[in-house]
Amino acid sequence: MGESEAILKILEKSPVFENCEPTSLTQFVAQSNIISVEKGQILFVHEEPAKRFFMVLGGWVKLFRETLDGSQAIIDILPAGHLLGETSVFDDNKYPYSAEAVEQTKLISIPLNLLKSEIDDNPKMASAMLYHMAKVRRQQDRELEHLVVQNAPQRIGCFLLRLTNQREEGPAKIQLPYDKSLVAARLGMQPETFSRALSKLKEATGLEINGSTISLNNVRQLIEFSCAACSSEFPCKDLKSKASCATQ
Amino acid sequence: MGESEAILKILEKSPVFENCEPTSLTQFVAQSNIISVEKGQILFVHEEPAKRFFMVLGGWVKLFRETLDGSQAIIDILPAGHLLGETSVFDDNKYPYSAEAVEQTKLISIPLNLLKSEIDDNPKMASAMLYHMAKVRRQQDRELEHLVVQNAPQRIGCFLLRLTNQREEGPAKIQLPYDKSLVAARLGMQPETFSRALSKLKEATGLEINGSTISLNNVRQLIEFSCAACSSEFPCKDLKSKASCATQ
DNA sequence: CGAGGGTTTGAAGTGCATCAAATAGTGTGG
DNA sequence: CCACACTATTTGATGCACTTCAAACCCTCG
Repeated sequence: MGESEAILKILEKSPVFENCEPTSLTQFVAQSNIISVEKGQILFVHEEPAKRFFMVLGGWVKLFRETLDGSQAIIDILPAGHLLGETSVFDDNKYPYSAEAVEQTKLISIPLNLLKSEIDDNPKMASAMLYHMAKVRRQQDRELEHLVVQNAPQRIGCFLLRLTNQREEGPAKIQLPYDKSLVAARLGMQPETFSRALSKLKEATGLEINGSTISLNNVRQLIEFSCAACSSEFPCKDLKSKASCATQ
Repeated sequence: MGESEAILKILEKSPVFENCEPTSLTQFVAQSNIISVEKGQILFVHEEPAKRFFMVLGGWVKLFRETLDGSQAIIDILPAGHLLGETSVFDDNKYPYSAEAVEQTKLISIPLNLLKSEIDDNPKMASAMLYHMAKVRRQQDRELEHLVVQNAPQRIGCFLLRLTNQREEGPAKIQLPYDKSLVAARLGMQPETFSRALSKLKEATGLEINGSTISLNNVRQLIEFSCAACSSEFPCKDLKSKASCATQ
């Protein structure tokens, strides 16, 4: 399969692009290309003029900001299927965060001006983008809330729950998607704190830890422990997509 | 002046509505009304089906969420000129937070379905809404960052700076817009912590406290103290509007 | 003047960060 | 297949920031 066909297939299935006119979609495909970035490579930097945006195909991309005094705040770590930099069109054409590949990662690179003109010309696309942005905002809201009201063990519990298939509450076995220290950073805590907090969670909810594999024996108990300090009941739909929405 | 004319004048000047077709604007005005809510009154509750959205005319409105275990996370406290509930159109027609009047407050109440149809029918309106949502998101981003990377005295300093006219760096005298304990909650800390942190800030930057009046003698020093732990340089444009964008 | 809020101050506790060191895991070249 | 080097993770000890609980203070307003 040629690269163009591959890109076409993926974009067609994406919520943001599915409302695109076929002719516009062809344009998107024509001006896009698949890129591969190595672990640790920077994709773009906060405030840099934005020319292109991206969709993750495989691997993981870390979104973050750096303060003047050098510390780093991680905004999110995106799996396959997620867009990054797409909101720059409305942000003065500057990237609102920096992005770095956490491991070898493949992405589709798409010109922003094309997105801009499609939004301007096609009301359906504008509408899709509005829903998309609202969704991103909801996730951001939840993220903020978690940081403020949940303590470290609760945040980990919440993270684990989001990694499960949230339909059923039976025992589940989970693989951490990336290094523990990266999970820690993602959850806004130090690796040492993560380690200790995970032990506490084990005490409190009876889960089992085996390297990067975690067995949830008592999901109900985990929910009670973690979701108490949250404004929404357990199957937190908005966040589910965060970890599981994949293109492939 | 009649109520309708008053509403018209205000909406015309608002960034979101200025692109409205005159005929649509007339519709908005016809179906809107000015309401007055008392201190402590709840305007709407998180997750409640959303029928109307609001623009603050005077007073203050607190946006917040409550966790299952009862604690409250304050999202923002809106002054005149700000919209609330307007994004519900894209949020499953549910309010994404609760809203309460902090004091006697006047608002314009506008039907959401009107907003929805105007966005669907008028590309300019859709575009205005996209920019609006991007702006809201940027502010939210900054809020998140502050909570994570700034300590209590720095957050207060940052809050004070946002209350000043950010053009000039000369000495400034500020009135806290509402009770200290509310400012504390707004900044995500306890009243006691606020009190102590403000004293520390006084030590560190030489400001003077007099009840709810605060004199900034050395703005430069305050900037250096507060903005070190932030990803953006001082005149933080996105946030300025937050405290000062008024309709009147 | 006295009641009741908001605010400050004190003392003690908690949670997380930091620094330091031990341990486990992983991949490499021999 | 083993030994080594290197990294990720855990564990321990200590410190700091913020919270909590309690009491005093202060201000305003009936």
